[in-house]
Amino acid sequence: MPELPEVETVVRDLRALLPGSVIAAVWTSSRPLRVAWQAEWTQHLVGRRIGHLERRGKWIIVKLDDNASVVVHLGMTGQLRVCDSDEPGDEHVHFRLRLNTGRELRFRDIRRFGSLRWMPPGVPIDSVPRGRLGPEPWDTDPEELGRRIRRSRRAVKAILLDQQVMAGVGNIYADEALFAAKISPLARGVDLTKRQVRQLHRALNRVLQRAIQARGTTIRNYVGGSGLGGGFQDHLQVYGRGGQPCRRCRRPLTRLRVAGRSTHFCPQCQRPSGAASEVESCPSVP
DNA sequence: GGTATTCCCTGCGGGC
DNA sequence: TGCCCGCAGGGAATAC
Repeated sequence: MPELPEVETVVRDLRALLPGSVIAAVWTSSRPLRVAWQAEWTQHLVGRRIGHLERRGKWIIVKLDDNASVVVHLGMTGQLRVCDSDEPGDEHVHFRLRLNTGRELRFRDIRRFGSLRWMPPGVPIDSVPRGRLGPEPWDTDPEELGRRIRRSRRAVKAILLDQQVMAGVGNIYADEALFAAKISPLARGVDLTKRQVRQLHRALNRVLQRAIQARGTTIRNYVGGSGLGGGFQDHLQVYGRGGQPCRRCRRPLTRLRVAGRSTHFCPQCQRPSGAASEVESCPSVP
């Protein structure tokens, strides 16, 4: 379930492997992904040299030498990695770029929730999702985050998952950041105090940076661009721990469904409103 | 316009 | 052992 740290890890891995390579051939599977894709891949890509790779929210942008780009979303189970051309694939590989280096860039996606699109030169990445992408977590200050959160009556968990409010946060890191900030996922955005917003801003940045250091969280399928998994799953405080004791107060953690997503929190430490103390440090990551 | 809900998709795990 | 069912969740579509 790739979120910002996992996508950032994939991009960093691929930056060491892809730029400068020339695309020699394109292969697509007969099973289309959930999001329809263009059929003219060969015409658009063969002969093009791969340039820089960027990340925007959960989207991966592969720049080409003609200023067009390939934009990738990993969905739930998407894997984008470079491997040798003769490495065997399986029925879940949906897209292959054969490179002049003898290697391949492969997109594998078991649930087919991911997407690949060719973007002509000059089209901004923000136009890909249906709504505009919000800022990166570290490109906004607590005041701006507060304006975006407090204008909504939705639960703060739902607001954090909204990519128009802030790009990159998904279910795991929303739960972890809310726990670190001692804010209930059920609290309404409009009810958050300035102090709580400041703590949430700090917690989001801290959790995401620590997760990037650990190469993201591998629950089931996620691997980086070089095929290595993540390590942050060993440091999760609440996600996936419903019913287990809270690491702060030892009371059982609760699991609810908020905004259609499983949500894990401590009802004792994370009160819907009221004064919260300082953000607690996240667990240290090796 | 804002918010909530449903759908897509497939592997896994639990219950029987 | 094998079958059935619920769960996982990001983004788009739809409903209210």
